[in-house]
Amino acid sequence: MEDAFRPSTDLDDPPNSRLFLVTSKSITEDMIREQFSLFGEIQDVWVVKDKQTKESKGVSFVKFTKSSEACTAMEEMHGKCLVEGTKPIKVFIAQARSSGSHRDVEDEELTRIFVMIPKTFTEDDLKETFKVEYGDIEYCIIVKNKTTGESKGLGYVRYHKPSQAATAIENCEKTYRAILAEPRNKTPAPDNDYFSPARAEHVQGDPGMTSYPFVDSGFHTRGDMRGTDIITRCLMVSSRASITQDQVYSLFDLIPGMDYCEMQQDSYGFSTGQAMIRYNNLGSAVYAKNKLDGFEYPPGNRLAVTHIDDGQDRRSPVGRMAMQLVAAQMMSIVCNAPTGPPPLRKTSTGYPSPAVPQSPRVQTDVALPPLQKLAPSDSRVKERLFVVFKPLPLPMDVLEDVFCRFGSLVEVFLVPGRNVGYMKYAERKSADDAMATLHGQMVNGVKMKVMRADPPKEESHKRQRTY
DNA sequence: CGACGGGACGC
DNA sequence: CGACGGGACGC
Repeated sequence: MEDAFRPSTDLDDPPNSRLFLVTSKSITEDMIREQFSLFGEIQDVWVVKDKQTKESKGVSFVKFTKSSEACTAMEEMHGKCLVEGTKPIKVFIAQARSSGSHRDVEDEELTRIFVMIPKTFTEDDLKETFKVEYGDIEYCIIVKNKTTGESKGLGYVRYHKPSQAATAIENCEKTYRAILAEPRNKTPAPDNDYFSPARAEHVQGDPGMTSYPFVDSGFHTRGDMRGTDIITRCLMVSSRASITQDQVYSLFDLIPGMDYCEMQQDSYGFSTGQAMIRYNNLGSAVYAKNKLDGFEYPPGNRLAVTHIDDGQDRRSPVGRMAMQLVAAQMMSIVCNAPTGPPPLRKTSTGYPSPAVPQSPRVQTDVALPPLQKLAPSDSRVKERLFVVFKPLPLPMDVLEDVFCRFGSLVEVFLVPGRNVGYMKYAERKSADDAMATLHGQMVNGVKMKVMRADPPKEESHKRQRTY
C-alpha cells in the first residue's frame, strides 16, 4: 500500500518485476488479480483504459514484489484464457518505464546471469553451484585470459527459463554478485582494460619480490647497483608520499633484527619523507634493502631504500668485500633453508614477503577490545562509519583488525585516492561502540576521525546498492 | 572538513 | 496487432 507511491526512481524496482499483459478488453482488474496472485505478492494491478470512454484498451500491468514471481507468472499464464470465450492473453516482462522502448523483452535477455566466482572455480564447480537449487542449466562458461587460460573470476550461467535466472539472482550467495547478463550482441561490452595483458603480467610474475639475485649471481644484479654502493647495517628509506614513523617501523620490523627506526625531521620539525633504520646484523639489513627498495607503500608510492654509512661499518675495500660475502651467505641461508627462515612470515606462495603480514601490528594508546569475527559478507549493513585519516589511510588489514573488535564488521572500504573510508556494520551498536572508542584516536601514527556516515546519494542504480 | 567500489563473452 | 494511472505530507 504505502509502496504504491514512491519517487520516480523506484519504478520497476526490483528490475523485471512488472508484467505487461495483452488481453481482451473485457478482462478486468479483479480477474487479473485473482489469477496472478497465485504466483506471488502483487503490489499493483493496472488496466489501461481510454480516458473518455473508460473502456479497457486491452493492456494491463501487474507489478510483483519480486522478479522471480513475475517471471513465473509470465511463464505459467502466457497463452492462457482468463475467461471462457476470451482470447488467450499475452504476458511479457514490461519494459522499464524509463527505457522508453516498447519492444517485447525477450527470454534471451532474462535467462543468462553474470556472476563473480573464486578464481579456482572450474566450469563444473560453477554448474554445480548454480544448478542445484535453481534448476537445469543450459550452458555455462568461465571468463578466462585468452593467452594464459587463467580464470578471471567471472562466469555466465544460461538457464532455460527466466524464473530460474531470477530465482538464482535473488537467492544465491550475495558474494557471487549475480546479475542478469547483458546480451552479447547488444552492447559491445563497456571496457576490457581491467584485465589487459600488462595487468595480468603484473599479477602473475613479481620478480622484484620473489627472486634472490644475491644467491644466484652475485651482488650487482639489480641494474641500479653501483660499484660505489656500500653494505652497512644502516638503511635510509625515502618516500615521496608522506609516511609515518609507525608505518616505516611496521614495514621494516617485518624483518627480524631491527633495533632502531626514526623519521628524519628538518630544522623546523617537518618530516623530510626519510627515515633511518638500523638492524643488529648485516644480513637483515641487506635483506631489507633487497626486499623493500622499490616496494610500493602505500600502493602507488615507491619507496627507495639505500644503505647509509653510519661510521660503524666502514671498512677498507677488502673488508667491505668480506662483509658482502658474509651478507651473501646469510641471504643464501635465509632464502634456501629447507624449512624457510623461521622469523619471517610465509605467504601462500611460500616466499617470505613483507606485503602480506598475517596479523598486522597495531600500535595505539586506546584499550582495544579483543578481536572478533567479521560478519558474513552478505550481511545487511545497518550502519556505516565515515572515517577520516591523517595523514594517510591505514592499511586495510590494520583497519579490519581495529574496527572488527566491536562486533558485526561487514566490510572496510577505502575511497581510492582520498584519506577517507567507510566501515560497514551489521549492527548499529557495534558501529556506535567503535565510534565511541576510536574517534580522535591515533593508530600506528595515523589520527582518525570516526563518525556516522551520511546515507549514500541514491541515483542511477541499475543495480541495487550492495553497500 | 574529509564522502561513496567491484564485473563482460562461447555454442 | 499491444505500452504507462492514481494521488502523495515529514524534516
